This record gives sequence, C-alpha cells and structure tokens, in this order.
Amino acid sequence: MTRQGLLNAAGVVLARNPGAAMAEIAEKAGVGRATLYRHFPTREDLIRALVLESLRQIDEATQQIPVDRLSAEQVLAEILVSIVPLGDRFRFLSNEPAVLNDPEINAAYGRQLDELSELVEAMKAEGSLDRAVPTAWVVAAIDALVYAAWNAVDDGAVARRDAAALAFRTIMQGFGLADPASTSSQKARTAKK
Amino acid sequence: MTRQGLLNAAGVVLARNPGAAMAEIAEKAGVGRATLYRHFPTREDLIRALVLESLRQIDEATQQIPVDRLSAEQVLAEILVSIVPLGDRFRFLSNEPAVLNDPEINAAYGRQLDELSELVEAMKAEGSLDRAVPTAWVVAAIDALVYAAWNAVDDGAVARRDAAALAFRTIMQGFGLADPASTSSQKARTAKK
DNA sequence: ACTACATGAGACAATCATGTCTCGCTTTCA
DNA sequence: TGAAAGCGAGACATGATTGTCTCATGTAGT
Repeated sequence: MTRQGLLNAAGVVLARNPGAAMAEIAEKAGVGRATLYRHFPTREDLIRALVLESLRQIDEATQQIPVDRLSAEQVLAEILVSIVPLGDRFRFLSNEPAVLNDPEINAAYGRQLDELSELVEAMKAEGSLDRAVPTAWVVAAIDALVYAAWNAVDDGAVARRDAAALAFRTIMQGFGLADPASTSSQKARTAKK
Repeated sequence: MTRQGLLNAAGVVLARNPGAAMAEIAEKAGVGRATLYRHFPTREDLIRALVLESLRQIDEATQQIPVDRLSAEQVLAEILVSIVPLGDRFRFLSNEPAVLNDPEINAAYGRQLDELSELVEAMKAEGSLDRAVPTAWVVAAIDALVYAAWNAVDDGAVARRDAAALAFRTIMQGFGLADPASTSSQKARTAKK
C-alpha cells in the first residue's frame, strides 16, 4: 500500500468523522493497523501529512494556471474549477489541535489566503469586483462557497460539472458592482434607511 | 447552575474543539463534572440537547418575523439578522455520529431547510431571485454564507453589526437576476462559450 | 434551627484509542 | 533456492475519557 493510498483513505474517513480511530482508517485503506503506524508513527503525523498534502495539491493545481495570460476574473474561474473537488479536506480538519498549532501548516494556509486576497484586490482593480466590499469578507465567502459547492455535489443536490460554475457565478454577481437600477434589492435596501 | 448555562458552556467549548471532554465543558461552566452528568446523563445527551436547543432558538427567532407584512426578500433579511449570531453551532457538530443518526434532530433540521427552500422559491416568484439558479444551490450557499459571516466576525475580519448585511447583500446580488449589460462578468461568461 | 436538596470533590471501574511489539506469511530480488 | 523486506494479525501496556457512586458542604425554604 502506497503512502498516497493511505492518505486518501484517511481523507475519506476523517472527512466523514474527524474523530475516527486509526483502526478505521487502516480498515478503509485495506491495511493492517500496524502498517498504518509504520508510515505515520502517530495520529498527529498522519493528520499533518494529510493537510499538507491537500495544501500541496491546491498549490499544484493553481500554479498551472497561466496567470499572465488571463484576467484576474478568469484566474478565479480556473482556481474554482481546480479546487472545488478538493473542498472537503479542510473544514473538518481545521479544528484539530494538531493542525491549529502547526507552524508549517499555518504558513502554507496563510500564504494561500494571502494569494487569494491579492487576487481579489486585482479583481477590484480591474473592475470585476466591487471595491466597497471588504476583501476579507470576499475571501471568507469564497472559502465558504467552495465548501458549499463541494458539499452540494456530495449529497447530490448539484451536478459535479456544474459546481464550480455555480460558485463562480455566485461570487461574481455577489461581489460585483451593485446595480442601482436593479428592481429587486432596491426595496429592501431603501427600506433599511 | 442552570441548564442553559451548561448548554452555553458546551456550545463555546465544543465549537472550538468538537472532541472536548466532559471535564473541559464542566470546567468552562464553572461546575463539577458530576453536576454536568446530573443534567445530561451521557455525552450524547448533552450534544443532542445542544443541537436541539440551537435549532429551537432559530425557530424562535424566525417565528417572530411578521411574514405576511414583508416581502420574501425582507423576510430573508430578517432571518439573517437573527441567525448569523447562531451560525457557529452546527458546522462543528454536524459530523457527530450522535447527531447524524438522531431522527428528532434530522426532522427539525430538515424542516428548517425546507422552509428556507420555500422562502427561496417565494423570492424567485416575486422576482428577487433568479429562477435559473437551482434552489438547492441557493440554500446550500446561504447556509455556507451564514457560517462564513459568523466566522468572519469571530476572527475580527468583519464587524458584528455588518455581518448580516454583508451576507444579505452577497446573497441578493449573487442570486439575483443576472444583468447582461453589466460590464464585468460579461467577458468571462462570453469567453466560456 | 431544621429539613430537603443540589452541589463540588474525588474515588472508582470500565471502556476505548493509542502506540509498541512479536510472530508468521508472502513477495521480491539475487 | 535463499535471503531480505514488507505486511497482516493480534497481544500488550498505557493513558485518557466515560459514567457511577459516595460523602461532606452549603443553601433555600419552613
């Protein structure tokens, strides 16, 4: 059994139950518990490796995007296509104490969030996003929508091939320039004044 | 110590660490471990009660909205104001086996999702949301955005009083009628054809 | 003052997951 | 054929957590 196979099994099992025991992961991988321990001496090592692997996959996927040949908006579209399928990994593991306090993971994750922030800024600069919306909120919302898209696919509410496009459309409209002439939101917005 | 105080402490502790021990919860509540067990005979009972209480709070908050005096869009705005502060509860507990298999919880949660679906349909009917976007996706995204808003407040990225409004604006724009004359999204959408 | 009751502290057994270790078995490579 | 290495199964000790129980203390109501 390869290291990758073990990490995959761990990803599947832990995504469904973050508190799952090593035995459960080993079983899912079709492997003895001892073998799992041979590859990852402690549970913490396994989780660290799983998170780092996921972060690495995201890096790998995003770095293949020809950033200089596309608009920031198009880059975001490509990123979503790449990472929506990976969206399940973090939400469940982000509370693991082993993950929270790990400097290597924090550094990698923080860097990715920073890159996303920069992309959002670039989109504001090119006029595809509304400058009035706080970048931090846009980033948080993108994060959440990626997760929601994956989740919707997972329980069959949305077709896999549609997920990224739906998320993209939601983001672009949601954070694009507000349209004062639009009929719908008008009423509620003025009613609040 | 009141039952509510215990549930509050459990909410705080478990939100940060879903695997936290009963001792940790009791300590947070400033109460002996035995006392905690007197109110909730098992850990499972505690978690069930916590989730049901959260669902009940949401029900209570939403039922005070004068549905017949507001447009569907305004109802959503009110709902967001009510439940964004409660948004942390579920995401962390939704994976607990005790919660997944509990019929009472599933029924209550399912009913709330259904009500949200109906509201989304009503918004489509009144023209404030785009009929072309799948209702299931809108519901999933609202769910995710509520969580993201709470989260953003929690780590200081967004002011508490702005959170619901940001989520509302994001939803309304994100799922409102697409504006073909808009400048920004145009490029990407046509580029995909 | 007295009774009833809830609490905090802590002892306790039982359970469970972790991490280590050993022992055969199989595969691979020479 | 033979040696080396990896594997599955499982025994084992350890530590943490759960859930039960007891007892002494404090407090509210009469």
